[in-house]
Amino acid sequence: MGVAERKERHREELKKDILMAAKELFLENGFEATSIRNIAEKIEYSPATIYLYYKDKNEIIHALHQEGFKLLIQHFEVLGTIPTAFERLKAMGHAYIQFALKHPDVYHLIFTMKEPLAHVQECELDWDEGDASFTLLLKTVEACQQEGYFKGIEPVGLSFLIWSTMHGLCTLRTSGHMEHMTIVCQQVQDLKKDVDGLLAYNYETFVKLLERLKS
Amino acid sequence: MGVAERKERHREELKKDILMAAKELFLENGFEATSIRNIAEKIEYSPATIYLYYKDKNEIIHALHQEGFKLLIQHFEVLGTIPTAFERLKAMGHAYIQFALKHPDVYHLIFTMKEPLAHVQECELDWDEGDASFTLLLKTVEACQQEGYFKGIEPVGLSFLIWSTMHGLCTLRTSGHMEHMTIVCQQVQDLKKDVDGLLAYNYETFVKLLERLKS
DNA sequence: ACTTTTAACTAAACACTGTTCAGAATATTT
DNA sequence: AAATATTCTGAACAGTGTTTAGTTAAAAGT
Repeated sequence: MGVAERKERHREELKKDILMAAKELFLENGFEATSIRNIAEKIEYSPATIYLYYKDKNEIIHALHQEGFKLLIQHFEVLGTIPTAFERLKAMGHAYIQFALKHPDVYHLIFTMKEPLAHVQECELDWDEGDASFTLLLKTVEACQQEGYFKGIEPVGLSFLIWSTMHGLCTLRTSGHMEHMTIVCQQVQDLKKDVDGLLAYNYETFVKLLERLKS
Repeated sequence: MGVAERKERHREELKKDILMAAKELFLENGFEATSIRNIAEKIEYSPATIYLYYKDKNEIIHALHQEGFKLLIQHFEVLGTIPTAFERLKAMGHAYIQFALKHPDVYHLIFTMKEPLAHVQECELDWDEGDASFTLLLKTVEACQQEGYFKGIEPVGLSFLIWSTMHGLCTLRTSGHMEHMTIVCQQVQDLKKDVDGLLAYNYETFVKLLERLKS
C-alpha cells in the first residue's frame, strides 16, 4: 500500500520546509542571527521537531552549504559561452566576486566557516560541488597555458594561488577591512569612489599581473 | 592627597587583569569558547564587575585586537636586518604565514572578524597598528620597484593584492579548506606530506610568480 | 567619632542560545 | 475498538551577553 510512501513524501517535504525556512531567515537576518527557535517558529513547529529531521544545527548548515555551492556554480554557467581561455578565467574571477558581493552570508558559509567543512570530514561525506569548482578553475588555467600563459608554472599550485587571491580580496571586502583602506590610502582615493570601486580596481590590477605572465 | 591616584592605579590594574584573563582564556580555549562569565571566574569577580571596566564584550575584543596587532608587528621586526628589498618582501610573507599558523585565533581576531573593526569605526577610533603594517608592506613594495621589480604597476594596488593573496592562503589554511585540497589533488600530494607543506608549496609558487615580474 | 556621600561590587533576573527527553497527541495496524 | 507505532511538543538543562536594584566598603564632611 502507498501509505508508507505518502508518509515518506510528507517527511521529505517537511525536511525541505525546514531548510527553506532556514535559508530565508539566514539570507534575511544573516547567519549569526538565525536560531533553531526562529526556524521552528517560521514553519510553525516546536523547536524539538527540527531535531527529528536534522541531527543538529551543523547538519542544517551542511545542507545549506550544498545549496550555496550550487548557487556559485550557477554564477559560473556563463563561462561556457566564452571562447578564449584567458577571457574565461577573467570572467570566472568576475563571477566569483559578484557571487561574494551578492551573497556574502552564503560566501561566508561555504568558504570561511569551519563548521560545515568539519562536518563533511567527520561524517566522511564528500564535497563534490567544491571539487567541481576547483576542477573548473584548474581546467581553465591549463587551457590558458595552451594559449601561452603561465609557462612552466605548475597548474594546481597556480590555481590554488589564484583562488587564494580572489578569496583574500572577497573576504577583506566583506569583513570590512577594505572599507578601512579606502580611508587610509588617499593615493588611490580618486580612483574609486566606494569600496566596491576599490575592489574592482584591485581585481583589474590582478588581471594585469596575470596578463604579464604571457611569454 | 594621593588617595585618588592610588584608586586610579587600582582601577587600571584591574582593567589590565581582566584583559590578561581574557587573553589567556582566549588563547587557551579559542575565542568562541570564552565568555564574560569565564573571565569573571578567572579573576574571581562577579560578571557584572567586568561591565564597570569595559562597555561590552566588543570593547574587550578591541583591546585584544590591538594586542594582537602588536604581536604581528613583533613578527616583522626581523625584517630590519635584511638588505635587499625583494628578500625583505619574501621574509615578510614568511613571517605573516608563521604568525597566522602560530596564533590562528589572534589572526582571526584582527583580520577576519567583523566586530573589532566595526567597533573601531563606530567609536571613531583610529587603527594605527593596521595602518603601520600596510605602510610597511607598501614601502617594501616600492623598494622592490627600485630594484627593478613590478615595473609600471601602481604600488598601492599591488600591495593590497599581495596582502589579499597572503590573507587568502592563511584563511583557507585555518578554515580547513586547504586540508580538504590535500585529499583532492593527488597530483601535488607527493610534494607535500601535510597541509602546512602544501601551504609552503603554494607560497613558493607565489614567490616564483613575483620573481617573474622583474624586467 | 559619627554621619553622609561616593565608589565598588554583586545577586538575581531578562531574554536569549542549542539540545534533550518524557509524555501527549495523532495516525496506522491489528 | 484496542494496541501499536509514529509524530510532535512542553519543559527543562546548561549555557550566553547584559542590565538593574541593592549591598558592601571606603572616603569625605561635620
